[in-house]
Amino acid sequence: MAALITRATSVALVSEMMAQGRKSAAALEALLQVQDHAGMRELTAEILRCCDRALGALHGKPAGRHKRKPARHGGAATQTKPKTRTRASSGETTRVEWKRNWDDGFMWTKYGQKHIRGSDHPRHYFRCAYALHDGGCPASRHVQRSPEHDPPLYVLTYLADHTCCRHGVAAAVVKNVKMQPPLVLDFGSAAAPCSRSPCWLNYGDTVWGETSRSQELRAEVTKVESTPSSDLLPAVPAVVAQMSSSADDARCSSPPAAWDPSAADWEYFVNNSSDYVREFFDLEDVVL
DNA sequence: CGAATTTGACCGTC
DNA sequence: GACGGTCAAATTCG
Repeated sequence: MAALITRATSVALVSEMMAQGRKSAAALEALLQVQDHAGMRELTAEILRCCDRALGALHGKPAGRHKRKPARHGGAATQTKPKTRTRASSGETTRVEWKRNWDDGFMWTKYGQKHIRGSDHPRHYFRCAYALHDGGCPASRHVQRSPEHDPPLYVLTYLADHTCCRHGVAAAVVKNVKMQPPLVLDFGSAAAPCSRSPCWLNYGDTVWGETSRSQELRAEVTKVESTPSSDLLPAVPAVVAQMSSSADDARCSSPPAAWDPSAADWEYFVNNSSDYVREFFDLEDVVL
């Protein structure tokens, strides 16, 4: 009974969120006519939020954090002195910026932040939001700001493949996300040719296309580090390659065979975004 | 009030 | 002991 109610609630939420997403997509289409990039990004972020929540609901994941585990050290937590914290909300990076800059189509939970010796900026640690769901997705990523770039350049290091995408809806949605270059990042598949050693793929300042150069979208992927490839998302390397403009940026000793430096960029996405939006909201593959 | 994030403490490795 | 990675209590926000 409870399960039925939960499911009904999830379906209702998905319906609501996707309806909102449709409205936003329609507005986005209108904005594309006048090339208003700032408005486009806002709407894109809203679409992503809606779809993230829809995905969460479909997974039966209560849009929230995981349960806290008991203290690891036999009640050590109660022995440590009380901590007083101030929220770093007035800093250079707000929550909205994080989401906007580093959204890659997956849902991440931040679990830590650490100041790295020799670096002016802290490293941020994220793991897949489904890490504690469905057996536990092992995917995680580190984000660190590079000190020398203006606009700021962020290094995203991916560790392990997503396993949460092997199931039903998530896989269907990811399939669609692959059609949206600004949202796509790859890890496992792109690194496959590098075998067991860490593999680097450096996309320079072009991975997000023209937007990065206009300083309006400040996060850029410069490194992809991964465990050996799985059979997940076999087509992604080609999509990643499409976003790159220079073969010299590829540091991997054996780049993917599908590498195509002359292929599409942000302008391509703009020209084809209407199709992307329509495909993104094609729910034929989504079984409710 | 629950969700999301921060951040000091803890742990493993070198 | 230094360092990076992770945990989880504390804190803030919607």
